[in-house]
Amino acid sequence: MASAKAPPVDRRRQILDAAIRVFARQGFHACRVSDIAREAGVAYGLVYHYFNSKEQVLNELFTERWSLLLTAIEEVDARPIAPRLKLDAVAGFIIDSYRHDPELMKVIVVEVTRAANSFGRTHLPEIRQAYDLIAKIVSDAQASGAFRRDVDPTFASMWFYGAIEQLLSGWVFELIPAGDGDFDRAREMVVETICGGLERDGGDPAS
Amino acid sequence: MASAKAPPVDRRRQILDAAIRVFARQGFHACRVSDIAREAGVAYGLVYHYFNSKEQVLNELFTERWSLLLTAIEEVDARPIAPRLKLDAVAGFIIDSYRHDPELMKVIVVEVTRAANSFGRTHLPEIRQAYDLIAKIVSDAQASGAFRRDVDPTFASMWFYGAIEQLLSGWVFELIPAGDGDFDRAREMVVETICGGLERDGGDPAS
Amino acid sequence: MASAKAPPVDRRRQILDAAIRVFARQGFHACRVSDIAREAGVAYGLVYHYFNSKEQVLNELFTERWSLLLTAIEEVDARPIAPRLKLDAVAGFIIDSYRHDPELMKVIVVEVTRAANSFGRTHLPEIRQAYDLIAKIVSDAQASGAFRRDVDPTFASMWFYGAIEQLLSGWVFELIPAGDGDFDRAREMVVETICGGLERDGGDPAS
Amino acid sequence: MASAKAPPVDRRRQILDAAIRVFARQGFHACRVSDIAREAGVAYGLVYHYFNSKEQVLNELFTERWSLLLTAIEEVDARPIAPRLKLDAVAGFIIDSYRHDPELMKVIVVEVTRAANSFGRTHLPEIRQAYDLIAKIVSDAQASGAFRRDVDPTFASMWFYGAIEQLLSGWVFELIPAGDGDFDRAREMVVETICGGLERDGGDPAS
DNA sequence: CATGAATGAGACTTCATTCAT
DNA sequence: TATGAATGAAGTCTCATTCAT
Repeated sequence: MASAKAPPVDRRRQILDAAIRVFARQGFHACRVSDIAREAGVAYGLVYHYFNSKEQVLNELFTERWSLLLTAIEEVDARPIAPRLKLDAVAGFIIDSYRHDPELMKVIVVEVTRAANSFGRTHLPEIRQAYDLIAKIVSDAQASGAFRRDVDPTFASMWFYGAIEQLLSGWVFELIPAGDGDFDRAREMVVETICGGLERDGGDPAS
Repeated sequence: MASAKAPPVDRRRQILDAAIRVFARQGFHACRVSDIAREAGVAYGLVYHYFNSKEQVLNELFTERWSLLLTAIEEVDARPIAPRLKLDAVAGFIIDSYRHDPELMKVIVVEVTRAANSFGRTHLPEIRQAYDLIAKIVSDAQASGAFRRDVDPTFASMWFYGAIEQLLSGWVFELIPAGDGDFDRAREMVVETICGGLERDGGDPAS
Repeated sequence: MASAKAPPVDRRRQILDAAIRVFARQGFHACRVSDIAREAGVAYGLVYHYFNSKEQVLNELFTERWSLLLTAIEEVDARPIAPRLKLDAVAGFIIDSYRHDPELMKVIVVEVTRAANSFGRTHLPEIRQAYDLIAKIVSDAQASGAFRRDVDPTFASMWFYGAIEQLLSGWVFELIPAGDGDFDRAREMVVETICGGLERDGGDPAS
Repeated sequence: MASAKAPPVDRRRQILDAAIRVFARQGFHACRVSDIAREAGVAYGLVYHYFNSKEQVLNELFTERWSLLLTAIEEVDARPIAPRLKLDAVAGFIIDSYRHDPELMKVIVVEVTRAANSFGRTHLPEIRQAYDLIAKIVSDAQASGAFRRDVDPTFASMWFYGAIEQLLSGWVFELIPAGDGDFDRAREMVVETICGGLERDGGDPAS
């Protein structure tokens, strides 16, 4: 008889997923490792079997997701499309990330990218990479004449990213609606807002 | 009898100012009450004579500063000037706040407005007020025909504020230059970026 | 009415004394900080108010006592007496230390001087000093002709000290009697044993 | 069918030998069972297949070696030789044990015979046996007139053993040289030192 | 025999807060 | 006001031991 061995449970994944929920709910500092273990339904010590510290769990979550973002931006930039569409795709990726996994994105934004005194400092290089990739899109657009040249690409990238992150913040804080259509509408509006000003002339925003 | 009393030191102020430095340097969570006391040059227990908790010290700092911001925005909005100039004044106030007291602003941004899991939650009403005031500027501008109507004022206010806050973040993280001229240039650029797109048509951005 | 303020209790001393008892009873590794606190009748955290770690408590105890030993040996060596009498005085000091405070000496011997993998390593320099001082007594005695020259002073100092420490071990392990007269008798015998062989010739041991 | 079975590895021995190295290097308390397993190149749980606990591994090592010592002393005592030569043989056995397997002897001395609060207590009976056997040699020598009678044999045995153990300590702590000739020289000197005093009269130590 | 994932009690240490003076 | 010793709850991390495969 072929023993129907159940597919081995990926405990590590189980713990990471539980950590997302717990970090999102209580915040990194306010939660205890035991909360993660309980949420994951595993023994306390198992968290330390797979991770060196509570901190490393967060690092793992961040890196895992952030590298997807970096890859996505690079991939978008490689497409032969208009700069505005590139920014639209980037905004879309971030917003979709939030739409599909709001808890993870909340954790990343709240505990890492905006935490200048803790993990933000730690992951600064990776965070900066994202800004740089966006700045490159802007910079190339300026070179091609699509975007005005009197705005520094580095600054522009921060505003673009900052505007989107503030959007996520708004959803996290429940300051703005998060209905079905709101995500796409928000994406369109933020790109329109930023690009309307970044593009060489007003063009026809209504197009 | 005239006692040669030294001018009374404002211990409370002394502690608040020390807390700004310590919070900025180490972060709220990573610092101990004893750090604040040492930085202020006062005894451990005195912090508890003036404040109920470490948390209250931060609350005090936030409220103190944030009410200035709210007042400033209201005052700006009352001026009979173009919407773009209003936003420029608001951006100017925030950026000047950072320029004059970067440590305090760092604390407020990092520990409160961007901390969705701790103090951000606590001060949400006051934070929201700022967004609302900015949204009102946008909304009025749409009504007067100065700004386009296809962008939601609430969303727009978040992008505007988010872009500025990301600017502060950039300074905090030392991602963008913080030289003498950089503050004014940044203000001009961010307003231009946002408004160029928010204004009804492209107009003449170079004007 | 003159307030009869009770003499302030030296909490630090209180904790150190309690640690001696607890370390002696359970051993350094087997005891918990809470055991020390309970034994001292103070709150858990107070131990950490006065010491940085459990380890530091032991270090303190060792150093406090060992420096007395070093001073004593130096003082003895300075006396204008026969080498054998010097060794007798050194043995006497160590044995008296045990007689007066067996628990502390047990801790020092068991947890430090004989613990090659932990505190012994840490305090090696101080421990070595004692050996060196004893070796100097032997060496001087060889130079003066009182002791035979075919035994290395460094080795001899280790045997002398080792013999005494084994004596303490015997008492700690309750392998040898620890009655009133036993301490002095042991001192006499150990010195006689070592010196009978160290002295140039047999002389008259009974003298 | 002759299976080409590789010579069966003695896993148990493999683990014991690994434990010697690990205990010697890190100390019993500071090492983990996993350290032993890794050093032995076996799986974690296998240690528990062969031993009930980490403690039992040490017990095994001690008993294995200590019984050799006891046998050796008994065998030496049975020889029809002078008392001094018996002690010389005993010292030689211990020192040779160290010379041939310094790590094992370090473990035994540091973790057992000198550890009054843990394994020393446990193995006291066996340890005592060694002292008793040595004491018997002394005692017999006193009866035969070879050794002076004014030193208690029990005490004398402790000094003799203590001196030798301190010698091992000196090597472990690297306080005394451990070159090729040092072992034999040390043996000669320690016996000379002790016996010169233990023998009835000064005799001719140079003989 | 052999593996190493899983368990969970327990230890150290931190630090906000209280309180007697 | 001002001090800083005293308190003790809480949290992270370790690691011996078990057990299913």
